[in-house]
Amino acid sequence: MTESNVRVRFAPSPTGPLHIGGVRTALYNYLFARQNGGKLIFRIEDTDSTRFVPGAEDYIIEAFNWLGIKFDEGVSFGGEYGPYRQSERKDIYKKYVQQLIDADKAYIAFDTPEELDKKRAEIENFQYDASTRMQMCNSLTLAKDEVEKRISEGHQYVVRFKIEPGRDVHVDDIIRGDVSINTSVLDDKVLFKSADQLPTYHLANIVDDHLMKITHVIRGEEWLPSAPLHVLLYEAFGWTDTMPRFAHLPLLLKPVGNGKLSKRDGDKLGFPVFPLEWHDPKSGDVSSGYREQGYLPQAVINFLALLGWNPGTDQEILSLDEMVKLFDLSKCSKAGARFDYVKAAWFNHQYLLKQDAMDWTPEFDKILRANGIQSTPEKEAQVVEMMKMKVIEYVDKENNKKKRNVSFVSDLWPLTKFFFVAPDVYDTEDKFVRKNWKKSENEEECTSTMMKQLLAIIEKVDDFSVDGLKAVVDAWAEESGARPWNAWRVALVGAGQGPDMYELSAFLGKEETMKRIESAISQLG
RNA sequence: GGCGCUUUCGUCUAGCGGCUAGGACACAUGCCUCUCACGCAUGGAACACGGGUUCGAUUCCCGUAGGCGCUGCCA
Repeated sequence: MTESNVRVRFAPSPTGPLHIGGVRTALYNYLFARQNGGKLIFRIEDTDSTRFVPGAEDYIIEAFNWLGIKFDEGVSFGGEYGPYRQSERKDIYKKYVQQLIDADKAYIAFDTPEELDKKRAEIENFQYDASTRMQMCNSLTLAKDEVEKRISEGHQYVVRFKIEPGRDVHVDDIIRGDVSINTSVLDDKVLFKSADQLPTYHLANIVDDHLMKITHVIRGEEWLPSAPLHVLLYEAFGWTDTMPRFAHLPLLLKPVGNGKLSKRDGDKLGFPVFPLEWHDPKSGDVSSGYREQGYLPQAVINFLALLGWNPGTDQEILSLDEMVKLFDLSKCSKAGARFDYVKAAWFNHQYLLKQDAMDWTPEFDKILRANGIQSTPEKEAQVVEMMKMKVIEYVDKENNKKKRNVSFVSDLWPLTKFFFVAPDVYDTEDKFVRKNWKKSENEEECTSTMMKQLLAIIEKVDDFSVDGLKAVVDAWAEESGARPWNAWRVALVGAGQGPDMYELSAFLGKEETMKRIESAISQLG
């Protein structure tokens, strides 16, 4: 790929963990940069000192590291256009704000937040704009020396953008086409805040994108309404010839109900909305993460990529390299996409199928330990290891061609626990148990009668191997017409799942097999 | 309320004037089978509504309705 001048950025605010919607925005930026041989820049927009959350920045970096999204420049990655943290660029913004004031494109306003609140309460739909600014307390209405006096006396002030009304501003959006808005509905946006002496998003964003030579701004749809304002700012600075192109991505919506995806939805429906687990430093709350839930990063990426974009073919499983080749901003959908976490699990299943089940053993070890399965003096490591191999063999029959219904490695435990532990109780509510373990007035028809016979036969088997068992039991079944397998399964597994009964019995051994059958007879009658 | 964006199966979407409106998830059924799962096969399921433009609209335009977003000295 040849070098190009394409430069895009992902610029989160360190106000908490990275939202999954932000991950998708970053992904699209990444795909676009890679495809065009350009650069992806990581900028931290920490201009709201009141919402700063310690640890958020590191979290975001770690999340992208896990996901495999690599940045070329930015906070912690270096580069020639730094600093990439906005709180470290205060002097730069001050200079550019002054430039706007000098050019009469912006003005100083002394109205306090309290005064503005009062105004908004008094007047319905009050807006600080061309229609009201001459009634307010600012450098447009005050004498020049009065303004200087107030500043020298330390009065707090903001800088507002002076928007001239009655003009249609056009934004040529790559995804949405021409979007236009009349400047009369815009207000004189605050560009520089008095409280923390920092610029607002709008100003910092335009100045940084310009200085960092950003060519394409790919961001969420929530920014579309302020895009015309940004165009106006580029004009005010005289930077229209290098203004980046815009692409506003559709938002991620709640799986059910109305509104955009929020942290609450994840809590309620049981799926993560953050890439990594997050421990809130203030509240102490823990939010689950895709990584900790057992998702593979490629699965998360693949799922997210297709939420709002698709290659125009039926292909759904795409590697990052394939996505880079096929990605196309103009093929992004325009409407918001509901977040279908069921399909996210399916993607994980697909990626799990691609893996060698042996790769799961570290994760599986953790699960086993959590369930009390570990090597002890009585149960040697070898034995545990053998059991694990049996599970892998069972789950991964025929080398990746047939895998059990495993969406997450953690699914292995409920799917295979019978290899390790006997059913603690037999669930008579279970459909399979009810169907295959019959009770009757007539003792002949009772399942327990048949199982007692099976028990007697098993006890006499000397060669307790699959073949040895099969020979004896098949012969008995043939002769008596008994069909013991399902009830046998009830006894050993406690449910309608698991491998062939001869295989399972041989694996468990004569003693354990008999113990479980006896236990079933006594419990189920 | 104002402004902007948006609207194809339950969900994600293909479609860029003429198609039996395609795929995937989910769901259902069947095959396989000592069970479950995998796999395979099959099935149900959509162009929000009303006007135009056109020989012809899912596709283009305008309304209406619904959805989403913005409307902070937040980003």
